[in-house]
Amino acid sequence: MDPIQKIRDGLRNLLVSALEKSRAEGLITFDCLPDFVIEVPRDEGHGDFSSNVAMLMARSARMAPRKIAEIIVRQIDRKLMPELQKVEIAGAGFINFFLDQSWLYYLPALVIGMGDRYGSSPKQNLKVQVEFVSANPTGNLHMGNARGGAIGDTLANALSFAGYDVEREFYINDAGNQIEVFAQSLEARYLQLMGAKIEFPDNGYAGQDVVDTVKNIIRDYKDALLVMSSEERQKFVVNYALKEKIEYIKTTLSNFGINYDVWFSETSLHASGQVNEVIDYLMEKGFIYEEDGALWFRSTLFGDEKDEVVIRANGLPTYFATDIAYHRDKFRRGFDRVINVWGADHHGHVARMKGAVQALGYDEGRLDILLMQLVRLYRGGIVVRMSKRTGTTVSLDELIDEVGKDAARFFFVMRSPDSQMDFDLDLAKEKGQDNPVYYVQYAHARIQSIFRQAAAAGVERKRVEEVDFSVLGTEEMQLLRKIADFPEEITIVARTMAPHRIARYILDLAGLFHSFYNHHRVLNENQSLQDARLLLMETTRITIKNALTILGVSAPDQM
RNA sequence: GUCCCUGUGGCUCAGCCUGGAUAGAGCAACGGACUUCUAAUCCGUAGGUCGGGGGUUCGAAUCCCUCCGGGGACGCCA
Repeated sequence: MDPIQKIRDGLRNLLVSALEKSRAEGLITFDCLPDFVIEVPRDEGHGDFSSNVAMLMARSARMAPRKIAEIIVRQIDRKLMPELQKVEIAGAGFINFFLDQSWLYYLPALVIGMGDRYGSSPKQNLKVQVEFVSANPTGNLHMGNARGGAIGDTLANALSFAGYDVEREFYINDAGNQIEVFAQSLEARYLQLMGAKIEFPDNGYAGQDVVDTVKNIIRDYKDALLVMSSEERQKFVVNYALKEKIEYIKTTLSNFGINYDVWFSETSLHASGQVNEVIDYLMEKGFIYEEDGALWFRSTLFGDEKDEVVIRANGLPTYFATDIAYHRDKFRRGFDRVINVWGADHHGHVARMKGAVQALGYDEGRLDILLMQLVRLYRGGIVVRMSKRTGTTVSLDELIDEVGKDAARFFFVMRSPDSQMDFDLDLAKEKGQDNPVYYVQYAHARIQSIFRQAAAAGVERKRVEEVDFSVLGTEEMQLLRKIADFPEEITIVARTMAPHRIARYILDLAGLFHSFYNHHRVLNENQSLQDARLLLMETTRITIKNALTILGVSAPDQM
């Protein structure tokens, strides 16, 4: 139930039937209707809704836009929409619709009736998978993972609200080159800590977290690894470390409000033979050729700049080969839509991944890759380079400790994924009023406070049917109008993969609330006004809470 | 060199996909509002050649071309 969509549909009907009537009466000629819009004008003086249909028809109808608008307006059947108060022609030929404010009176009943489902759309029987974070299990979660987590989880929540069946997935990169290096690093640290004088690998993981893991191994197993062969020892330490790291990732992301449905292991693709199988398949189809001892995928067939190696000359598959098998597996699991949230540093991988999906016979339109620009971390006004090797960066668990889950999630999702983000640690640590999350949460807390006051005074909220909303004034109606936008906002977020819009939306809504709050009292002498405002407050509270829930931010009862 | 993201008041950004009417927020600045449901709030003032140029259009921050600045990717790494 989308209030805005309902009105748009109604107005569209009105215009279309007016146009067809005009044509039937020979007032205007056209072959087909233009792709016109019914938009919400920026300026209130231009009505509640506005259409550009007359301007778009001007050319084909060989008539001045205003003239067309006049014809249309004359033919509009007002009976089709009782809440329509006035229709005006303005500017170059806009048709502006003014509605009686009563069209919003049903909203409190709708919102309160739906409760924590307000904003959601009916189930549409479409399965979507969102894969996000998928951090390498070789180190701590960094700010890039954090941003990806906030964006991916918010998007998943929004998709779920928009009527999709959503599955959240974490792809565990527990195979491949970096795991080899990880194993070597762990082994070297173990031997060093046990007193051996050996070199640490040049490109190894030099971070403190590797040392910490090895200390845990020593705590648990003492010198038992010294007698093993190097191969055995590496296998042992890497298994230990992966288990520990994955546990750490699960715990930290859970503390960040993210819980996955599926943890998918890369190793399982190798173990089940799916990687080799999919390469064989593509070879049969002619998408793979051999050169310089390696096997190449013809990604240039699909618009990529160059072909890509899938099996190296040493016989080992590349990450890309595994990813092809992985994506085939995703589609085989029956998802109608597959969304990957990737850092911008992976953008070179997009074209060939989509190409591979096509080569496998799937519509590449079913694979959406949301690229988010990277996060730059600042401390004391200086950029902190994020390197897994040096371990000098701030990890997600540290961030949650310092600024809290709510602020961190809001902050990360507030900006468009397309925009590069500077995360100023010093600023984020300030739990002051600069942080917009408090602004929104405060609105929720204030409303709950009103309800506490009301309860203390023995005031009860009336049932919606008993309340007359015509006592509400301009500011109250603006609040209701904003609340009416919520369902549409969610569907836009789901369609355009733009989770930051929810943060924007809720800041706007909170702003309207605070403004109202400072100008009017909910609890007052005027009984009917108080009744209406109490329900308006509950309507507002539900919407704020639902939006915060999608963002993964708590809605406190008091602050 | 090729590709991706980006350039909007002093600062941080939204709007661009799907063109629409005098371009919006927040922060910072300045001036106001608490004996009243939480001042983590509100109200007001000031501040903009939407990076430059060209094009399409009745109409361009939005679409196209081009140039310039910032970030990123271009490996038989992931």
